[in-house]
Amino acid sequence: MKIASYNINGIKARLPALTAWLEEAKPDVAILQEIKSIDEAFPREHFEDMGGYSVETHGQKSFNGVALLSKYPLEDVMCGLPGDEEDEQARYIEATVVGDQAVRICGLYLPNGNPVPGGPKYDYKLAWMERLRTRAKELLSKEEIFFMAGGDYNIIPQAEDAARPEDWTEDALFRMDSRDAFRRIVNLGLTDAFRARNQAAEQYTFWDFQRGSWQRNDGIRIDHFLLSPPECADLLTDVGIDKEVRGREKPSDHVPIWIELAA
DNA sequence: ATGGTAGAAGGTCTA
Repeated sequence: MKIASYNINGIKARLPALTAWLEEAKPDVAILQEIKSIDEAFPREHFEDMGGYSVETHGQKSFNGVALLSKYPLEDVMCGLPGDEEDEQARYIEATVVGDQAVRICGLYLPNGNPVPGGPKYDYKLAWMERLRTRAKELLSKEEIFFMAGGDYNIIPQAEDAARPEDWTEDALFRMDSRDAFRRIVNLGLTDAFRARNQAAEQYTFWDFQRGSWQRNDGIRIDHFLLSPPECADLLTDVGIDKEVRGREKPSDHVPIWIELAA
């Protein structure tokens, strides 16, 4: 089962690029972030027709929004991250797909958190990460379920995950409180799928639209897959970053990442 | 220190 994640930064603007990539990469499941669309405006029929995908969205006007595309039926869909009834931002969607075995797919768009310090957005980011940790713990307690949490984490886990780490030390994506919160999630026993199988330098998933970041390869690795232990991690057979997508016509600032599971 | 770009909007807000 090939599972991909792609922050598309707007479904309307990205429809041609997203379609072209889906047709060549052929993921069984695609987790999308920043669809920037309400559910009613998402072109679900387009994906049903072009790829035989089932489509579930958790959208919002103008900002955020996540979606799941799957060649398998999407079962037991859950929209929204538990733990805060007041939270109206559309950043989380979960569903089960059954291939050779069942996998719980968690698609997430973790808050950016800037500006820091002292901003309410940063407090929201840290609180959201604690809610994610709680949810992951809950899924881990259901021992019969393998789960995979993928998406735009807005976290640079280590210095080697940035071309210029010194530029990010005070940023919400890299400051120590953020990385500690990410590590608390990983330390539940989850596996960073990409680093488990690829130790190469300069493996990035995001290049800012500004300052010629792509041309200078001034990137960061902030899109991740975390796999539950040991079952889901043991199923991992391959990983990748579709970097070349960033150099195409009308690209997103993120590129797709993917994993292969023997499931 | 500032502003640079992009998207959903059709004014700013978010990143």
